[in-house]
Amino acid sequence: MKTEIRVEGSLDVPRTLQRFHRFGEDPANRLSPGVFRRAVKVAGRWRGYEVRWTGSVEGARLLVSTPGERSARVLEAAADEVARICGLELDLDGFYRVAEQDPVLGLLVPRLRGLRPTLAPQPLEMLVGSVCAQQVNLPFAFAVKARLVRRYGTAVEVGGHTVYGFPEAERLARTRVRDLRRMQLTTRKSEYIVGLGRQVASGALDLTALRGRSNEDVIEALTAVRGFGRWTAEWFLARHLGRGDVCAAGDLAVRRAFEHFYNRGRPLDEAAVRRRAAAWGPYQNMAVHYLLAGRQLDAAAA
DNA sequence: AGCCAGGCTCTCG
DNA sequence: CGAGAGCATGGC
Repeated sequence: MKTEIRVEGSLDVPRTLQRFHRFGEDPANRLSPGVFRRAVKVAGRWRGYEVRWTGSVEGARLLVSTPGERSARVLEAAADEVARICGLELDLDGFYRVAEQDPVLGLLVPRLRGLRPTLAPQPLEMLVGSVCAQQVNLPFAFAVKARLVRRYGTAVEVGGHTVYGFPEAERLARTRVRDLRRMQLTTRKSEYIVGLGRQVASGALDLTALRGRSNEDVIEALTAVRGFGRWTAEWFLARHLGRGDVCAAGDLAVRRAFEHFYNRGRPLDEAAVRRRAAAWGPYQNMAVHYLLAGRQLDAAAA
């Protein structure tokens, strides 16, 4: 089955999806030229889907298909994920109006028009990915996560390619620290992931229910879990829940971006970053996304 | 070789 | 409390 999503506002699909292979392969999110493939679990079974796109940045259309699948529910679930992955619900135009008032963003927006923050559609995937990325360089974090996905995820064939359903809480809860260590996770991180898996699997932590809670509640709930601090919670708010009024000010790359663009490369502490970001109100998330992407543009040009 | 990577916990003072 | 060590590995 297939369906089409008509996009309101700008969307540069390749640029938006670039996150999925910038730092290495992600077997749960396969991006090849012109096609994005992923798996979604519906009614207890993983099914693969494909996304293609046509049109321009200002008139993009997304074509979602579930080859060999007859269930409308599956297609609907896939389309729902795609909307999140492409950040379709975010108010890009509102952000652009605010960005015009900012000397840095005002220059970045024309160069990046149509870029949207890709929201991670599944909360567990987001959190486990965050643990992998704690304190290490991102290419290494991607490699570790990819090993985890291949080892504990569910392989699904779609369009002649294999994608993996991300490892589920029950599976992670059953793993042993020494097995996760083989994925080159530290002992600590292995404990964090097993612990998270157990809490989610047992129902002690309901990640889906966090959608309806305030930012503060979400931060409180996540930081109560061993291994999950403010940095993780804020990225969860920004990149899973799509909250606009959030900035992971403690993030090294975020701080570097602020130092580069707003402080002539001189040091800024977390509080200073947080204050500056707060001025953008509901558009902090997108502003930060553009600043990070802006740094990549400059790095690529250098 | 040594230091840094998109942190977090634990232990001290 | 706030600061500081420890974590494990890859890349430069």
